[in-house]
Amino acid sequence: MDRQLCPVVNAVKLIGDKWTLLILREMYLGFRKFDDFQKNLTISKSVLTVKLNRMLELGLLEKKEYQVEKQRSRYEYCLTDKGIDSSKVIIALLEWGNSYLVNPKNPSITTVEKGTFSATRLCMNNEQGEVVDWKDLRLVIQEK
Amino acid sequence: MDRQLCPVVNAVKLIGDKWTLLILREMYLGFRKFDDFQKNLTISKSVLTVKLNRMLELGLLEKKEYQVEKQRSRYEYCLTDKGIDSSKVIIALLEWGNSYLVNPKNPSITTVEKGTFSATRLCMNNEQGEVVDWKDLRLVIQEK
DNA sequence: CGGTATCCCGTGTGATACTG
DNA sequence: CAGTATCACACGGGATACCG
Repeated sequence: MDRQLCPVVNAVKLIGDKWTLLILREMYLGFRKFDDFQKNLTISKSVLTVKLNRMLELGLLEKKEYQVEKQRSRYEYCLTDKGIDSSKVIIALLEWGNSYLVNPKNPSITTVEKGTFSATRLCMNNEQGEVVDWKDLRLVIQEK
Repeated sequence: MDRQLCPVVNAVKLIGDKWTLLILREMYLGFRKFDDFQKNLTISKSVLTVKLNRMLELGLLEKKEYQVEKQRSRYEYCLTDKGIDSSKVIIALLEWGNSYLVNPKNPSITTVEKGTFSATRLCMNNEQGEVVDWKDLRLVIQEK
């Protein structure tokens, strides 16, 4: 078996780079337009184009036309379910970073539940819905 | 605010590269020696050295001496708490990959609870311990 | 506004050879 | 076995200029 072929590596190849993650983060924050991304992230336009097109190809995003009254039509980028589900990766990085990379210059980012603004955190749950400690996990590989 | 300074980006800079993630995965699987990593991952020795030293510096790993009877002493790499906690990142990538990047040639990897072998999955829990849907999450940035 | 095209440079990585 | 040293190369990404 080639141990480099695994879902972890494939996933990180697709969404594990700095710019893709930052664009996803901006989208969770509600931004949708090319210009927003460019201004917020100070990414060069050429790279942003490449990243967005790649994310469209991967099915993380969809491009939708919209029109503000009396203006020309524009496009916005919307998250697909595949894109929304990738939030678990961003949140895992976020929680680990918050725990171990505390830097007073960093903005602090937290996750909350939509309606209640109740703080949330990542957990591993077993089949009974009980929380499992990270130290009590095991990875299991099924060869094919 | 520089939006590129955030825990997500800092985290991905430290543990978001292919080799660091693969080494961490090998360690969760129980491997601890230089030679194991090199053979399992077919990584070049020079790169493996660089990666391991970097992970030692970051405090993800510790090097421990051990001795098998009548052999010379050796070193093995052990995960620290910081390293163990990074499993949430690997698991998030794993789950997302398992959901969206199905490839019959890939080995399938799952996570189970140590004692019971009960399957586990990542969830967001709120303060009441209830599971929150990924679509109902919001990121909140506190500027500083 | 939302891109595309071109150039240049730094970094990550593999291959190879050498060491205690 | 567990590295270190050197080289060569591909690729990501920034800067810049141009376009509909």
